[in-house]
Amino acid sequence: MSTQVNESQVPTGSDDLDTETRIFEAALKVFARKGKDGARLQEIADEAGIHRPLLHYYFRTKQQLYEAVAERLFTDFLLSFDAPAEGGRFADTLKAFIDHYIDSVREHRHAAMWMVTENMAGSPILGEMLARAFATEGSPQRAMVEAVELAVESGEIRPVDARQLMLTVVSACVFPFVTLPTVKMMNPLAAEDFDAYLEERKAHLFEVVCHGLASREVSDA
Amino acid sequence: MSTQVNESQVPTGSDDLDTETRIFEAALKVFARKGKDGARLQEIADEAGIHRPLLHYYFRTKQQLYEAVAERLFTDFLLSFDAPAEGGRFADTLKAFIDHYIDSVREHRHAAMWMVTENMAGSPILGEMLARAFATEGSPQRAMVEAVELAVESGEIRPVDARQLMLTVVSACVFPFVTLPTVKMMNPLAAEDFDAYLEERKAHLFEVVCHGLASREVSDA
DNA sequence: GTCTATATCTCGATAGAC
DNA sequence: GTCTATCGAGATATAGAC
Repeated sequence: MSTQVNESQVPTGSDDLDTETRIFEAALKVFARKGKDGARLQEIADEAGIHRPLLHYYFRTKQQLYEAVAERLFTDFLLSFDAPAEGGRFADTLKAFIDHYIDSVREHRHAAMWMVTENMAGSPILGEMLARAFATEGSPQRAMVEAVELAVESGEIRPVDARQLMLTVVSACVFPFVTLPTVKMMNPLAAEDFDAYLEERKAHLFEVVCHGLASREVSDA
Repeated sequence: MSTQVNESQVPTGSDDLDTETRIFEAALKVFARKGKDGARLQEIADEAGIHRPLLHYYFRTKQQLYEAVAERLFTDFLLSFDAPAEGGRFADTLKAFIDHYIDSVREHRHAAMWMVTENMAGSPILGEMLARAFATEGSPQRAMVEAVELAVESGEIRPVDARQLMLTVVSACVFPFVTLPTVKMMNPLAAEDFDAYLEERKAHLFEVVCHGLASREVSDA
């Protein structure tokens, strides 16, 4: 039973953690990669390095394990949008968002994979979670959408649909993680040093998007 | 048995087609959404409107059905990159690529979903297909990557990493399809008229990327 | 070619020894 | 808390009537 404890939230290799946490972390990965139906308890057990019946000792059923995992993954997804507030130029806000978002997805890549998996599977649980989050806090992108609209109104950037822009930026940040093997095959740097590749990507994305938004030639960060 | 026939390639509702084709089209959707492990033959049979044993009559095993489907999906994925050649300005080439790519993914959305699903699942079959395609024809993005590099060398656009740019554009084109429910929840237009939303998206993406690339203020298309 | 019935196997879940 | 053994459900696959 018990709904995960979550003390030392350092993302260790998930070794030398207590059994429940190791199961939870393993389930995170497998459910994100394969979806609820595609995931096999055996694969989760192997990933956690334990025997299958222990899953039931700690979480009773696959359903309950999944729900615990889904809750955490959805929370991580929402948190990714909470970029540090920037009061300055829009370019600074944008740079901060891109940097923070890519770092956040790197840290919680399974949350991003899970979102995509569940969207493609047409999962009802995701629909409910989204509806609930919208009802209580509004769109997760709210803050950035408003920042974009303000910058448009003030003439700081060219007229642009804020939601389209957000989808473009989020897409460009998340996609490398959900197509990792292909990206590594197409880009040598991604294969050999993925962290370096991500830093390059941050810079590239900011350059392309920012200069695409600037009213005239701008000085960049 | 038999490896699909593929005569009238008009994407009808897949009704009034011969049984084998209906099974194949149904398998396309389900395997793309759920992956090989997550897919249930019953779901494929329901989607095709036939009884389950017929799947085995035409394709013997789940494995063989999957392989036939995967081959077609991978081909569709490769074809998406074959944009009509444009000899003119780079902006025209880019606009043609974006328009063609979004249309192509709309037409073959299951190929895009399948690519993402298999990447996340770490599928070996995808790895082999990619390696084979690379060995024989080089990167599918080759043509566009070269076009970008040429435009950079000639000074027509600002210096930019061609592969990073391609990933950014492809991400922005594909992502709406693999996160459809969420996108529809976040953007009213996407929910009410997705085709109109895609047209808006084509224009938006071209605007952002093109002006981000232009050496100086450019006249747009 | 398509259906019904059934065999086989995989997966999720439980019982009980340690 | 962890392991071995096993049951029952659900999924794949086959046999045989029509």
